[in-house]
Amino acid sequence: MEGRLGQNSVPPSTSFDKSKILDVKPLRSLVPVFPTSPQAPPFVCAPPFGPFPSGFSPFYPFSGSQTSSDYNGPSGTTPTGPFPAPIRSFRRPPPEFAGASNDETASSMEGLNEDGFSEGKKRALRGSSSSQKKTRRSRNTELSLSGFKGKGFDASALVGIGDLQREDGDRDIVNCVLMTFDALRRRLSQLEDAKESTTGIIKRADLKAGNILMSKGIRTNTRRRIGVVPGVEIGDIFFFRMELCVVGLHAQSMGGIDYMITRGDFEEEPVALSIVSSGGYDDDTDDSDILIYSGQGGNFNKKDMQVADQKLERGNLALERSLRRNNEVRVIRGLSYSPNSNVKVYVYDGLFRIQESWTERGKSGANIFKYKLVRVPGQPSAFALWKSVQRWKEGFPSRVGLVLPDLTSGAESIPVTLVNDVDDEKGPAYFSYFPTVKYSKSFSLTRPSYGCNCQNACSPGDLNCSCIRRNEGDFPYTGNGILVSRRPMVHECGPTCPCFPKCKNRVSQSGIKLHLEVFKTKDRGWALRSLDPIRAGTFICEYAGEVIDKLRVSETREEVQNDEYVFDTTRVYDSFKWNYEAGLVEGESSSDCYEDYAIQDPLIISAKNFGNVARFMNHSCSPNVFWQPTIYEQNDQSFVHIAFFALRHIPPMTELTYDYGIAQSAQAESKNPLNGKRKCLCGSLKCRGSFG
DNA sequence: GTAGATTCACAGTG
DNA sequence: CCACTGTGAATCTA
Repeated sequence: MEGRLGQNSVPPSTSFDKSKILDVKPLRSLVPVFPTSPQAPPFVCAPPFGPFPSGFSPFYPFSGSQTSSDYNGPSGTTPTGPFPAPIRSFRRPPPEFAGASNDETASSMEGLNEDGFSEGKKRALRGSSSSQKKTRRSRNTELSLSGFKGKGFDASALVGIGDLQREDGDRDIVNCVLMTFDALRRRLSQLEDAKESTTGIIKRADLKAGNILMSKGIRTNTRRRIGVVPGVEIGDIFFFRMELCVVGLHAQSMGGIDYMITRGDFEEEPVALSIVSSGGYDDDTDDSDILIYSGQGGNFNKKDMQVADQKLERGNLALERSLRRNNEVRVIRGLSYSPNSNVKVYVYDGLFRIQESWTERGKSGANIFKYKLVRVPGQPSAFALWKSVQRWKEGFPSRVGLVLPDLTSGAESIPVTLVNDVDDEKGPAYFSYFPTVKYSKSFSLTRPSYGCNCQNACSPGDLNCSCIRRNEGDFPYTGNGILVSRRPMVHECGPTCPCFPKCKNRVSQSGIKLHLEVFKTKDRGWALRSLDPIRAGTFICEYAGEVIDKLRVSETREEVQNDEYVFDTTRVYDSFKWNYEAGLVEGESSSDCYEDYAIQDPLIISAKNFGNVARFMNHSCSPNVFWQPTIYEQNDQSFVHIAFFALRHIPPMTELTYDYGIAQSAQAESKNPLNGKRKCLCGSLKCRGSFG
């Protein structure tokens, strides 16, 4: 805990003058906060999605009542009044796209909880047989809907997707489809990891998962459209091309240009809908509102690296036509980010228009089409935010509001920045940074320890490994350290296991890997966010603090109740679905897909005096993080830790939140409903109003 | 040890 | 049913 700030003029957190620091209690709730920076003025919210002038409606080539004249200029999306807004605060447009079906769309959403998963699946709208068109079955795509086979059951009913939602999505449906995709992908990846390397069957769990969802109708926004895709917001991130397909943002699984044939005045012609800029070319410009995009084609015969002139056909022709028509084109930027530069993330960057096109002679001498795209005014720029964050991570000197470069004073292997660009407060109330959980000596919540016998690293599928056996035979993490499923307990290897410290079954004990940041909010005290994009299932941090002996809980009840920095497994938590749908995996029934997380031993941790970044995570009724008990042996005993994992993909700079649950005492004392509770400011549509 | 190159098995749409 | 579009992960190479 010694300050390592040395030459820095900023004092280490341990030497804060308490008297100068207000005792700020985090109000603990969430509204995403968008940073202001000198480089980028506050975003102007001119929502790509309205409010639309009355009479405005999106252009559909196949609907007779619309004409392309609606798109004759930026006026259709002119902001009605600029105001600073968090980048992710955009709300979907009123579902006027679906015509007069608003009511039905809304009512069918009631069964969805904040994760977009249906709790009452039975009442899901029954799909017609449209999705039952004969699906190609590659030899590897053989799968059975166990339990549903032959009953005429629409698989998409598993996740509550009706016909309407399949054609036109919204935020909840998009989330639901993405969560289903990733849960299935993780499971397939886990199954693949567990196989002998020579008999591998699923080399590409992402493609397989996408294929299953597409063929089962678990997808949305199948209606091809120009412009906004309902439910997808600027700044949303994706980690697989198939994710773009299943939410209808970009229908090509590989191709960079998505287009559709539309009926022009006299003849059919292609119109570009969306492009994925994968960064392979020197598309980069300093101005994040401009993108230079290269056409497709011209590389045949990859082996010899032979190239040919690109032709004005397919995607290139569509872009050319879209230049003339001046229609909006969705732009998805494929970016690779340090330090994991082999992982690519796709960022939805909003609507652009093609301003000009030309041909260029490429390095190899062949002609390449080039298109200049310009951002439709009034939209936030996800890419500009991305570039700012990159500069901050490189230690860009003049970041506004930077209070401390490392709040942990070196206690974590990666610095945690402390930022306040809201007011003058110099930091949160005093506490000692401690990276893990502290059990008191005489603590009873322990078990005798026993590790595995694996040399080197424990390998998935090895049932000789006792650590894996304790996880019901499943290796809890995928090869790149992503949690596969929630479960009552994750058993990790511990210090006495002979396997390497790099063993993949040590994810939650290896400390923080993300560049996290504690920041001041306008109305909810201090909060936590990440500068790095986060994949669903990524370990974020554990809840560090002092464990309160359960035998002493009653005598310290008062104390615990007034402690705002407390984590308590005995609270009442809303259940939610995160694991894969067993019905989508060959040979698995719903009992294989347990989602039980009742914890055996109650655990209460106070981070009031000792804690880590987790103590700054606020509550939300629509959280993006969840907790998962993990256990590993330590000094001949094993202790339960609370590990936090990303519930879904989380874009950079988005506040991290989890569900605090409701204290049982607060529930019982119903005389005063706000007793022990605090007003919730999470701003979610599904906000319960209070928490704690 | 790390960054770049190579290899391999693939899915959706026109 | 073919043509067309690269992708993501693992492995090899410099």
